[in-house]
Amino acid sequence: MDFTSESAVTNADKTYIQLRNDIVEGRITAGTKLSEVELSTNYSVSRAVIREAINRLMACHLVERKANVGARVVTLSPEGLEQLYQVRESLEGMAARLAAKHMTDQEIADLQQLLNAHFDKQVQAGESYYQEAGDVDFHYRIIQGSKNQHLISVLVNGLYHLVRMYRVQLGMAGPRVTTAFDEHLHIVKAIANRDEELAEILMRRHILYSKNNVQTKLLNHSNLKGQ
Amino acid sequence: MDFTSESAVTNADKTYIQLRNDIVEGRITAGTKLSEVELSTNYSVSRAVIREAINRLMACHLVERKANVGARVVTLSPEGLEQLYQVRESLEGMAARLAAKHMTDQEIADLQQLLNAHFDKQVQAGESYYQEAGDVDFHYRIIQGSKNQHLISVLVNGLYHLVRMYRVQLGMAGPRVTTAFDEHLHIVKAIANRDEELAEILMRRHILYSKNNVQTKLLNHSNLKGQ
DNA sequence: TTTTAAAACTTTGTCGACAATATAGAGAGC
DNA sequence: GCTCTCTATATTGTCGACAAAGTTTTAAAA
Repeated sequence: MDFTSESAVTNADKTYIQLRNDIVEGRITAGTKLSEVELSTNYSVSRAVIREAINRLMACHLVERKANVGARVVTLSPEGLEQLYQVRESLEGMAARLAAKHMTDQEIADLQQLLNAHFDKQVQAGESYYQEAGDVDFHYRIIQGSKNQHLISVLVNGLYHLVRMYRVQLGMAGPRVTTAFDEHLHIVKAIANRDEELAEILMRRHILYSKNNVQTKLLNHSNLKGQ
Repeated sequence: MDFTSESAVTNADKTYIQLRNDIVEGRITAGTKLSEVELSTNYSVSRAVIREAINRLMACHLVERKANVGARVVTLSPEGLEQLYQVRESLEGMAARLAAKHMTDQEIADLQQLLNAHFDKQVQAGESYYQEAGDVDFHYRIIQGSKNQHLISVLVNGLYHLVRMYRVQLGMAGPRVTTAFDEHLHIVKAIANRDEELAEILMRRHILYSKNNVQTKLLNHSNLKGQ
C-alpha cells in the first residue's frame, strides 16, 4: 500500500511520513490547525523537524500556511475534487501515452500478470477486492512506466496523497469495481499494442468515469453529514 | 517578468526567491553543490532559512538533495528537457481546455488585446520582441484562466521556473517568433469560440513545436560546448 | 607501491532559546 | 451597550550551538 517504498533516513523524513499518513487517513481531520509546539510534543521531535515536515506537506497540497499565522490541513470540497481529477486526467493520460512508448515488453507482461492476479482475488473475495490496492497498483505502474521523472514526481510525491485522502475520507468502497477492471484491461491492451493515442484516450476516459463516481459519493457524504 | 507577483513577507520567502533567481539565471551554475554555511554567509541569514529555501527549491525541481550529503543544483539535459515539455504539453493542454470553459468574456477580450499590443511592439522592435515576455505572459494568462488551483500551482510555482532556467541558460533568442505568435492567435480564437477540444489540441501542438525548437537549440549548445 | 584503517575534519541534521508578529482580552472613551 | 485601543499572551520566524553522519587525510602494514 505504501507504494512509493520511500526511504526515510532522517528524522524529518519519518515525521513527514507519519504526519502525512495521519492527515490522509483522517486521524488529523481536514481543516485542523497545525500547532508546531503541539505537534513537536506529540511526535517527540523538535520544532525544526516539524517545520520541515509541514513544508513538505505544503508541497503536496495537503496543508496550507499563512505567514506568521500558521498551517492548516486542507479542507475537502467538490470543487477541489473536480480540479484534482482534471489534473489527474491530464497527467495520467500523458503517462499512459508515454508508457505505451517506453515500457519494456517485460514490464507490460508483468502488468498483465498483475491484472490476472487481481482478477483471481476479485473472484475469491466476491468483487469487493478490486477497489483500492488493485487500482492504486495499476495506476502506479503506468505512471512509473512513463519513465518521466517530472510526471512521476508530481503524481506520486504530490497529488496522489491528496487523491488517497479523498478516497479514505469518503470511505471508498462500492460499485464501479468490475467496470474499472475492464477499463484497466483495455488500457493495458492498448499499451501492449504500442498504441499511444488510444492508451491516452482510454486512460483519460477511465479517470473521467472515476471522477464522476467519486463525486456522487462526495455529494452523498456531505448530504449525510448535513442532516 | 516576475509574473507571479508573489508576496515575500518572511525572510525565508525573500531568500528563496533570491536563490531561485540566482539559479534560474545562471549566477549559480547548474550542478553546483549548495553549501549551507556558505550560502548563509552570502545571503546574510541563518542556516535555518537557507535550509527552508533549499527545501522549496527541491519542491520545484531546481535542486536535488541526498540525506546527510547535501543539495546540488540540477543539471540540464536533453532528456530532462524532453520530459519537462511532455508535462507542459499535458498540463497546458488541459489548461487551455479549461480556459475555454471558464474564462470570462472580459478576460478573453483582455487576452486578445494583449496579443494585439504585443503584435504592435513586435512590428516596432523588428520581430525580436516576441520571444520571452510575450510568450510567458500569454501562457501565464491561460494557466490562470483555467481557474484550477492545482494546475496553476504545479505549473507556476513548480515547473515554470525550470522552463525559464532552460530558456535563460540556452540563450533564447531566435526564430519561431512569428509562427509562435500565429499559434497564439489561433489558440485564443478557439478559446473565444468556447471550443475546448480545439483549444487543447492547438495548445498541445504549440508546445510540441516549441519543444522541438528548444531541443535543436540545446543540441547546438552542447555541440558548441563540446568543441 | 598499493591497500586498508583510523583519526581529523567538514557538512548536514537536530535542538532549545530568543525575536518578531499576530491574536485575544481588558479597559477606556463614546 | 458598543467600539476602539492598548496590553498581555501565544504562536511563528530566526538564530547560534551541539550531535551525527559523511569525507578526506594520514599513516601503517602488506
